Amino acid sequence: MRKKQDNPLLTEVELEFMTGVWETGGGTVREILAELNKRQERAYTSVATVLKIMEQKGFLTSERADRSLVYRPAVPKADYQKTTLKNLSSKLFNGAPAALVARLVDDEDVTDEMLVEMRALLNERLGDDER
Amino acid sequence: MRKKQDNPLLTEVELEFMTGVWETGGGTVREILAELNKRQERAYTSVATVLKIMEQKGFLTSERADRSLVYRPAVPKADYQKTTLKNLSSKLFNGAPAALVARLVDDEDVTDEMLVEMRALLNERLGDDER
DNA sequence: GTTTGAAAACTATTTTTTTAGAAGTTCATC
DNA sequence: GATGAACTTCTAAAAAAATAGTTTTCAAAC
Repeated sequence: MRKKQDNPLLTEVELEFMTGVWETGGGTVREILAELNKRQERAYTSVATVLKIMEQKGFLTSERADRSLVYRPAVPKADYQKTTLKNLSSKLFNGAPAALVARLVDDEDVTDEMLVEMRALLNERLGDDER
Repeated sequence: MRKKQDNPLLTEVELEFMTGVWETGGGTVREILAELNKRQERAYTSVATVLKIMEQKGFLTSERADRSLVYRPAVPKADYQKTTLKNLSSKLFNGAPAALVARLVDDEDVTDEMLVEMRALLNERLGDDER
């Protein structure tokens, strides 16, 4: 009987942290702190606490180097993006990803260029043969 | 100087409530309670409290009918979907909605049929002329 | 071998979200 | 005008998330 990993989502703050870690590839608490404080001031221990929690949740791994812990992403950004889209799709779009695209399409802030780009992506996977 | 509505997002539970309200079009606390309890048991006053909060946040309107309050959506589902996608896009996709579609495209659970549907939506807005 | 400094681990506080009991209101009915 | 059922409003407590102070650890510097 497989346990299925019960994909938890990141909280607001955790996501901000994770974004920093994905961007930089990770580092020591102090390094990550420095990165995060560009956006918002936070105490060293706050960051350390959250990172530890994220490790427990399985989003990060840590490894000792010298006296410090070095944290690295345990989950690729692409995977988490997928998880999030699945969740959003099921919670707000009746489980229909196409409905989600429909909403993007009628957002006036989304430019034609972006739409063309999206179409290219779709065609790529579908194969252009049926045009 | 425009105040800009500071579009707040719904919390987990609020979204569940809102989903019920969108589906049914709204109703009295007791009616909404009945709808929600199909999924999870909750006390009458819990539901009443959350609905009140959601009204304060501007997601619902209320109106007295007989002795009861009748709650109705103040925000169309489509609008909220858009808000959420914008948020997600900025927080997790570097503000590029196309990146979001890219992720949908390489999700093996998304069928070709769905992709074709998405493409149709794009073409519709873009106009098929350039094929 | 004692002091010192940087870090982790532990513990605690504050804030936000979720849940719900208790008190007050309204209105039909006796 | 008292009673009671069906509400809303008020108040608060429990749970979760976010922040940070205090203590401990450990190596290096004196």
